[in-house]
Amino acid sequence: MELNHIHAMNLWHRVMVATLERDLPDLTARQFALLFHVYLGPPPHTVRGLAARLKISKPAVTRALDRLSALGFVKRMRDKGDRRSVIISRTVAGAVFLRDFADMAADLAETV
Amino acid sequence: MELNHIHAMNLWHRVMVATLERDLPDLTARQFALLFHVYLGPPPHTVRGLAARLKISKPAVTRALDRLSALGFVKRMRDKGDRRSVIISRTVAGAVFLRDFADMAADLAETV
DNA sequence: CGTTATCGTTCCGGTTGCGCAACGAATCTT
DNA sequence: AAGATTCGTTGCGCAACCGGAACGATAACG
Repeated sequence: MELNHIHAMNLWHRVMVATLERDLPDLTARQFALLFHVYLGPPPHTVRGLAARLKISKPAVTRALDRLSALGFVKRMRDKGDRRSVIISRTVAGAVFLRDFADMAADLAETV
Repeated sequence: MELNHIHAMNLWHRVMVATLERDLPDLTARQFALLFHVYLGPPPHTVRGLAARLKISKPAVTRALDRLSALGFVKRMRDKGDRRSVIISRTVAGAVFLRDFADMAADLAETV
């Protein structure tokens, strides 16, 4: 996978503009990173784990999850083994959103 | 330039996480799109032009410019021809920031 | 000229996010 | 069993952002 910095800038530009134009749910950098990490990082995902991995506070994770689960992109489940922990898992809506987003990026990459 | 949706997801994931980890100035999607557009879109850039192009309100553009110019990434200048208009132009700091960001993305693309 | 239109900004009320500290619940330690 | 620890959440005060409307300044029009 090759991508020089010129191409990277052009790609990011196009995707950002397209995101606004289609007014997709405007997520924070944190919410975005969290969403991607839940779908692409190694499970299981817990609040403390995500906070540590992404270097953000636990309350920030909780609130990002509030937003993402309100959008239906993510789901909370109590850990059976340790009922203090919460396992964050994927949803169909979240998978569809990420898929669409990635397809958009891939399409825009071709037009560079 | 090729990029399938799997690669696109992985790339976005990595860049988002890296952005948080290095705690770069956390810009809104709008601020980001605006910054890219000023540097990569065809000048001249005016508030109304950016608002129309990015489908956001004029006050939103004004405030995004406040933030970006506070960071030194962008500069406002009165249009000599029509003194009602404001021309948004680039700065060295903004070019450096974008360059670094693009380099980061390019580096992360190689590790996919 | 005076009137009308356009430009970017500011005001307004409301929403959302933040970090820190404290919290109840669950688990671990001894 | 009792105290200490760890889990995620919530309360608090604060800062940033939002859209719509109104504003002063400038330009275009009749």
